[in-house]
Amino acid sequence: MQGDSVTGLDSISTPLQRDSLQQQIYNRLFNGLVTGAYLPGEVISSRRMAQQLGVSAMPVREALTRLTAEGALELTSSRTLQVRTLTPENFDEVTAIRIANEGMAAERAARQVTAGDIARVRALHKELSRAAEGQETDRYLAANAAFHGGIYRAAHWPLLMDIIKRLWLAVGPSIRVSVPDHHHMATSMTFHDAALTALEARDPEGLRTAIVEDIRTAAIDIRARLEEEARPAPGHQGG
Amino acid sequence: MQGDSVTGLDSISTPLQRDSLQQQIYNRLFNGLVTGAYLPGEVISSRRMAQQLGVSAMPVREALTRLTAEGALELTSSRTLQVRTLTPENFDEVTAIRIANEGMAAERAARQVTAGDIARVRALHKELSRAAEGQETDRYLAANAAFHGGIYRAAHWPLLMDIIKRLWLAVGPSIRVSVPDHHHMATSMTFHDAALTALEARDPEGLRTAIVEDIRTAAIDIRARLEEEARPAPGHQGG
DNA sequence: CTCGGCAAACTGCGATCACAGATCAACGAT
DNA sequence: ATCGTTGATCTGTGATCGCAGTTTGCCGAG
Repeated sequence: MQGDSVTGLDSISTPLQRDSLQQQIYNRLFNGLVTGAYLPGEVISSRRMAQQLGVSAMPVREALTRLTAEGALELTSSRTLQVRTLTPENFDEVTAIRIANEGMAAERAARQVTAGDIARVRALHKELSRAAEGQETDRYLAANAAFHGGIYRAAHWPLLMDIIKRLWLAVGPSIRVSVPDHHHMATSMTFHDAALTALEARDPEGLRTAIVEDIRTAAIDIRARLEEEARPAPGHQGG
Repeated sequence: MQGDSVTGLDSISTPLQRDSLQQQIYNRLFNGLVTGAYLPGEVISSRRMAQQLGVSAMPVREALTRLTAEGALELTSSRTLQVRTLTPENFDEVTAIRIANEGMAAERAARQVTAGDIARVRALHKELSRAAEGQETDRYLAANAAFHGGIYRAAHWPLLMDIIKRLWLAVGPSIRVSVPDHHHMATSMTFHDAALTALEARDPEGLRTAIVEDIRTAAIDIRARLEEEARPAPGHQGG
């Protein structure tokens, strides 16, 4: 993956240009998946999406193939593509890997961060604060991803950044299901404040701790919601 | 990625069946890249490969697109695809990420390992020992990947396994360049022996240490070779 | 009304064709 | 003999078509 703007909200409706079509479509889907625009179990049709975007099926399916290979989507027995649903066990795995890798990225970011990086992260933190205050869920999720991404970007390790994106791809849809309430946002902002402070102070251990605890505490809520979802029926559906 | 046999040497010349063509071709290329069948800078032509495999260009290019997105291949300015060349800095990054993730996998493997896993790893260790004794480079590289993969597989964490494969994809070609000599194989086998012992004893810290030290010491040689390669000329070329 | 069965409409996947851009080899001018 | 230029042939990328398998919905029989 090489998409520049992690949830930079270019997914609103830019007319598609620059990169290869396949890459642009991948980026759109990526942003949508990370910010929770697609829900677990949601069916994705390549032809429909192609028609909707005004392109042929070719670049769309290449993007979908990549996402399927990355585990974000899965192929059902009926040959239809859908957003992958995480089991609580899957979620535990992703969380553990996130803690290791995002913790590593945070620690290195505190050591490698430039003045420009700090300014950028500060702006992202402001946006995140406002979204939390207004309790705007969609805006919050996008800002949250951008804030975390802004920090990891300061580590200047592109491969690690890619791996972290891969992890977000896995948990994104599930996060949206357990819609962050006011309480969740408030406690999370505590860690975000601590993270910004640690980054400004170039404190590796402090930043790592803030990030890790943010992931860990958020995971508790999400995991609980995942278990609720898994209990009633394997295939849920509203009618 | 979902290829079952990590360097199970199905790349010899099986007639291509079962999975989708795209997936099979991806697996072949993956195995080739990890075991060093392709060298850094080597040009890959999708049409040529398609003709060579007796399929159309379509599935080949989807596999190549995925590998490009994963950073194993790169697109040059002349629109040609080649195996990515790692700079020493790139290599340091991959090594650090490998230590974190493979260390984590090793630790968990020691806790989750079953009797069947141990038997499997023991067989892989035997194969690796023989390759090292005979100083058969190709066989050694394949067996080395299989041995490590066998251990991580015992962790029973598929996502982590995928991430580790992604990391191997990055370093595979570079490893082949710094051809393992007798000394390298000998020292590495020390850690491999320790790893097998720790796995059998279900010793998490011992296994983690053995794996991490194996990666670390091997990285020293490779990194030195990478710097030699990088010194003479930015773009090397044989006559 | 309920139920069985067939056809139309979906699905992913592969093959083929078309196009813009870049390399390279052969040719002509000096 | 050497240099500049042009056309054939590569490259990746997108569009279009076709195939096999699955779901779905209409339509008639009971």
